[in-house]
Order: sequence, then structure tokens, then C-alpha cells
Amino acid sequence: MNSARLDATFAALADPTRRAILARLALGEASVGELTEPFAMSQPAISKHLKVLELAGLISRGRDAQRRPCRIEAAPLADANAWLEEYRQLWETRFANLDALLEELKAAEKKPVRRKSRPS
Amino acid sequence: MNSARLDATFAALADPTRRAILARLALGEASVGELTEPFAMSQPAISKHLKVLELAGLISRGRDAQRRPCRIEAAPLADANAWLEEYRQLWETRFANLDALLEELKAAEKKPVRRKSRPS
DNA sequence: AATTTCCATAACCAATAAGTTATGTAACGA
DNA sequence: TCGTTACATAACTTATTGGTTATGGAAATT
Repeated sequence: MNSARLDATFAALADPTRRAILARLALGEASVGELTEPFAMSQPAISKHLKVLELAGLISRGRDAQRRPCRIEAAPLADANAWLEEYRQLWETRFANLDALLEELKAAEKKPVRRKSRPS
Repeated sequence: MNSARLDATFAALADPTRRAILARLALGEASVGELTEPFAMSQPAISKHLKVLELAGLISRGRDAQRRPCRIEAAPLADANAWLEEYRQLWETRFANLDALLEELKAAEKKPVRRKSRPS
């Protein structure tokens, strides 16, 4: 629904490290240290990624002594999913239409048609 | 499946102008000029966005005299959708588990597990 | 009180992104 | 052939991104 929100969500998902972090968090909460370990990257770099994910609303953080356990938030994903799903359906039907059109043109091959895009 | 492909797809979707372009193309093919018109932006700017979409595989372009009609490509979207859907499901079950856990903790409240604060 | 652990923040750097204006170019129409 | 249309490309600017090292700060341990 909200465009800026979708911006942030998709931008956050555009980085493989952040997707890996989300994949890890899908298995359960994890501290920053635990999230840093599997990557060949400094801890501040991971902290930055976590901030991006947090600003996008994809994760939230708690407190457990010195640890800041991260957990996933499903809502923004649902929005992104809804957006994708909506257009994916449109595009697929669109493709179906296009295929039909191509078949039609193939059949009537003798006459090349110049037309602006307005298929029915 | 392919990480770089997902990178490009999500990055392409992270821009509202590009999402609007895709939404427009979902209604049918359009030329660059037609795509430029609704935006308060120069034609080269739109051409750049189109290149991003094309490199991500989200659109392809044909030839119709001087026009370069753009049409949508559904495949990368399906991949992005699949990724999202997979993790969305994981996350939702994860949340269900968390909720259950919280209920459990709430019920067994008498037993403080954390040695954070001394009992009074 | 001092130290250690866990994490955030600051300051910096190189690369990329998103826009601009100006210019080049392919195809059509007169 | 000449001009026009439709688009791409180049060159440039500014802002953002993704990484680094160095430092700071809160909470637990000793």
C-alpha cells in the first residue's frame, strides 16, 4: 500500500547478505554476534545491515543482557508479497493474451499489421 | 535460485518509478514515450529505468519503426515471489511458535528464568 | 572497581544510483 | 535528401550504499 514502505522493503531484500540474515532469522532469534559469525565481514557491517532491515520493519530487536536478539517481522513481507502477487497475476494473463495474439498473427501471416498497443 | 538475479530483481522493484512503469506495462505494451509521459522526469531518466528493468530481466524490448515497445517478463517475478513466499511461510510459522512460547512463559510465570534481577 | 563481552556509532572511502543537459543515431515522412 | 520523430548514449553532479577501522558505552563477571 505505502510506496515508501515498499521501497524500503524491496531495497532491503536486494542485498544477499541481508537475505541470508533473514533466512537465518527464519530459524529463530539470534544475537548480532551469532548473525555476524557466518559472514566474512566485520561486525559493524552486519550492524549496518541490521539497521537497514530494522528501518524497513523487517526485523525488530529486544534486550537480553548485553545481547540484542533480532527477530523477524512478517508484516512488510506480506505487503511485498501482495504487491508481487497482484502484478504477477496480471503479467501472466497478459502473457497468455500475448501468446494468443502471436498465434493469431502467425496464422494470418500474409498481412503485417501496424497497430498501437490496444489488444482486446 | 540465483542470488545475483534476485539482487537485480529486488533492486529494480525498490524504485517507485520502476514499479509504476511495471504497473503500466501490466496493462499492455508501451513505447518509451508513452512511459515517459505520466512522469515529471526527463526521457533519458526513464530510459535509464528501463535499462535497469531490462537488465533485471523484468522487461524486454522490441522494434516497431522508431519505437521500442516494452513488454513485461514474468519469470524473474516468479522467482522473487517464490523467495518471498517461502520465507513468509517460515516466518509466519515462526511467529506462531513464538506466540505459543510466550503463552507458555506467561503460564509458567512463577519461575523466573533470567538471572537478571534478584527476586524480591 | 576493573575487566570483559556485546554491540553501536563515528569517520572515512570507493562504488553505484538517480537525476540532469547535451548530443548522437536509426528509421520514417515529405 | 532533409527534417522529424523516437530513443539511446555521454558527461556530469549529488546522494546513497556497503564496506572498513577506531572508538564508545552498557551490562555482566570477577
